[in-house]
Amino acid sequence: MVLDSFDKKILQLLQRDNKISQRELAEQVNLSPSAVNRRIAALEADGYIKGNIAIIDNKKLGKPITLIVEVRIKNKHTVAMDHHKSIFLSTPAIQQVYLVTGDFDFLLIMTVADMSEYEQLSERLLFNDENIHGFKTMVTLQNIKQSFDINIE
Amino acid sequence: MVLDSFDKKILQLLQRDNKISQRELAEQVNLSPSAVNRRIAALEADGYIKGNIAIIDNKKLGKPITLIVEVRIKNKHTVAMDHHKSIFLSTPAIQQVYLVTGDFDFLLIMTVADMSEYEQLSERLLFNDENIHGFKTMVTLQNIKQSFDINIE
DNA sequence: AGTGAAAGGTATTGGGG
DNA sequence: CCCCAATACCTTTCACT
Repeated sequence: MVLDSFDKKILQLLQRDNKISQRELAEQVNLSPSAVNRRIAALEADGYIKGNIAIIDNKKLGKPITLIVEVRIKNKHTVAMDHHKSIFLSTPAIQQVYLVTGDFDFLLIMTVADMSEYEQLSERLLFNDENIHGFKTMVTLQNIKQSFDINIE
Repeated sequence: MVLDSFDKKILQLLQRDNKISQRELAEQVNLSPSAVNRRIAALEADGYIKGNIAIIDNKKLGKPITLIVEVRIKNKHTVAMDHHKSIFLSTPAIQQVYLVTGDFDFLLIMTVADMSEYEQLSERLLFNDENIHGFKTMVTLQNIKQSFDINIE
């Protein structure tokens, strides 16, 4: 499947607002609603659209603090790394996990209610893990931009 | 406005999948569809729901590389910082911008097609800015988890 | 592949408790 | 603030170009 300019325009609009009706979408891309409907179905079937979500205000939901954690690992063999990944994946406070090259191995972005929640989490996830060589935590003062928008040409 | 357990359950479900119908939502929280409808409208009006978006596959859209950039700023006065923020905000390749405490000032997460795109961007955004003291770039090997899910108790 | 119309399903609104 | 019912709107399908 290769995307034409209609598909790209549709994706561009949906990644900004997926509540837009197919009828309005059709107007904006100059197609009929049924054509838009079929294209969206195809884009979802082929995995171009990975999910449809509501973005919730973390401050209003009692999780005002965003933390960035750089984690260094001792033994980087596959089994060990998979172990760390699955723990990070299953921890609800952790929103994002990146495996990176450079001075550290994992970058975590997490959201907590207060620093005591973070202390408990870091104790359980980081201090008490033999294979974690060290970690550095930074508190964010401001979440200036938070999106997964892709620049679709 | 204070959230009760119905609102929290609704938000919890919508942040996982906002395409779920209000009818199904109503079943899962044990309310009528109209009650769910009114609650969602109120949650949006009060800013608990900040947006509704489709998540697009960055690899399939020709942006397979995610980069993490730590930026250090020389002069951190308000005017200068606002300048940096607005530039980062208006750069489509930059998905996320955090203002942080610690060894550096901004953390950027960006998505590009290839390293030459990054070189062009870093030249324009980082090298050619007198007020940027330095920056460190890390390439992600794997985006293990990417969400904005909040742990709603 | 696209269109347009028909059918089916959801969202939304208003009356009543 | 809830439910139920009616209406309006949207999505989805189908026949045809």
